[in-house]
Amino acid sequence: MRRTGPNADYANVTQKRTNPLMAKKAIVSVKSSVGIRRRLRPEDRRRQILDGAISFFAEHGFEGGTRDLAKQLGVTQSLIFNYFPTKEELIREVYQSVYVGRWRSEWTDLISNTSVPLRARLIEFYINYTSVIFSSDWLRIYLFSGLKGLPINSMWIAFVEDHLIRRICVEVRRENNFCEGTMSEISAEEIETFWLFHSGIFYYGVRREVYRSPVHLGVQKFVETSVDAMLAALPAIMRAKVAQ
Amino acid sequence: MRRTGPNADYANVTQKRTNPLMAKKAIVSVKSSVGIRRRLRPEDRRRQILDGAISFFAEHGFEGGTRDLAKQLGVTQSLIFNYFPTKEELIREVYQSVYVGRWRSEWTDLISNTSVPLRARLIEFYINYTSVIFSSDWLRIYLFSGLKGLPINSMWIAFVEDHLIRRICVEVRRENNFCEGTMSEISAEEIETFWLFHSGIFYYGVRREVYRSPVHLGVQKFVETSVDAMLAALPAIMRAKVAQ
DNA sequence: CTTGACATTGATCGATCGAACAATAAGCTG
DNA sequence: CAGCTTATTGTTCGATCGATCAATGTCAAG
Repeated sequence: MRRTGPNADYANVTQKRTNPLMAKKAIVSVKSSVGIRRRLRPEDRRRQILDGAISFFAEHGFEGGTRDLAKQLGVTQSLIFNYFPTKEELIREVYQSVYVGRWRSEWTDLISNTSVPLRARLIEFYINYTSVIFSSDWLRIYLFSGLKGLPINSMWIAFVEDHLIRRICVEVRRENNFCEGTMSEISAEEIETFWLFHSGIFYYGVRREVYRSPVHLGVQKFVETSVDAMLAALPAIMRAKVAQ
Repeated sequence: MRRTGPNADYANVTQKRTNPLMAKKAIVSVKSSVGIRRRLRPEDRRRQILDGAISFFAEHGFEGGTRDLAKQLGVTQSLIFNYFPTKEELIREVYQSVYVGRWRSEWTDLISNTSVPLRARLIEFYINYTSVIFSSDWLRIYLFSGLKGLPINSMWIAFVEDHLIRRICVEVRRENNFCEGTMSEISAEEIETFWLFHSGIFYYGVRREVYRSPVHLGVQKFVETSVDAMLAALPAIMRAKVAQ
């Protein structure tokens, strides 16, 4: 029964070893084939467990057992509880690491950089943005946490609305020489129309990474087409709102 | 310790009753306050459990315990296994009931009904469509099942693409006197652009029903605005595709 | 090398899970 | 009312969950 994963022998040995010499030998052989196995520096071990937890919970959901997580990590289950007091606390750190840890603050500056044409700005932003969130880990943890009803998701939505949606609406207004109001004066129609596009881009990632459904365009082409569609639709909505 | 839910006393009594007369009385009193409690017709009981399971699993996810489900139903846990051989089978029937059970076959006819202007057709369709899927139950079960990786979700997406997206793309082509190809000849750009809108509408429901985030327009106004945005964007994408 | 600090393990706890089954009692029939 | 069918219950099982802790073994300092 050979295993390819690192330290897999560890997690699978449940019976008491009768021959300590053999056991030692087995451990050493695994150790030599994988590298450092035991007694990592606490900060390294903690990081390793956290990283492993992100991909594990992304795949199995937060109901996944700590024993299976430990098996995937190649350590014992009890070790996890040496670095995280409870499973709940480990999950909380997974959220922190995924949400706030992957947001790039330069994104908002990029959107308002008027020295670049709006279309190019939006394409560049969405190429960067999707390169972060279009991963199975990010999307699945986002969806799982949303279903758990944690406040972190509605906070994320409020954050996206304030730092992206309203900001881009202002830029579109400027581009079309529309009355350049402040962010707070943007109409509900504009915001919801931009949400329409932003959600559409998000869901392309869900179709591809979560549902593993075939998509019909690569990311680059898709983002370009989506930005073109948005830049064609938003002025029409703005004009209709004024005319009414 | 008074309880308001139907038959709640049942599920909470775990200790052996020492006085059968008192127990009888308690049951009777609950019975009279709620109505029929025991010995329903098998088909009725089965339907009751299935309906309860839909809302229960939608709220707690499919990892929710059968004991809690039984408590919500006001019956014992073992009764559930008299009507469904395993929990897995119950979940399978929940999918059936939610997905295929709520699709209206007349929707596809409605889309192709050329006697009504396209804008009005699309608005009417999406008002109907969203009145079904914009419920917490439907959306949450859809998201939960998608995260479980069941083939039913990618099947749903393929179904939507064939019965809605391609069909509407043909109608948009016809409306704009564009070369009226068959459904299979529609370009990748068109399909993904329409997915963009369709996903945006879907996600409005997710924001409202799942994340319970505030939305800025009511459904009617939102659907009208979204259809207008789509009808403004799609021809532009079609023209750009041809010009290139 | 020896030794001490501590990272890691193995065993175990109580609670809870899906599931099985004999005992109970509701409601129809005569 | 008595008798029969069977819907429903109460109890229990083995597996698995998060969590605890004394025992073990590693690695660096002296």
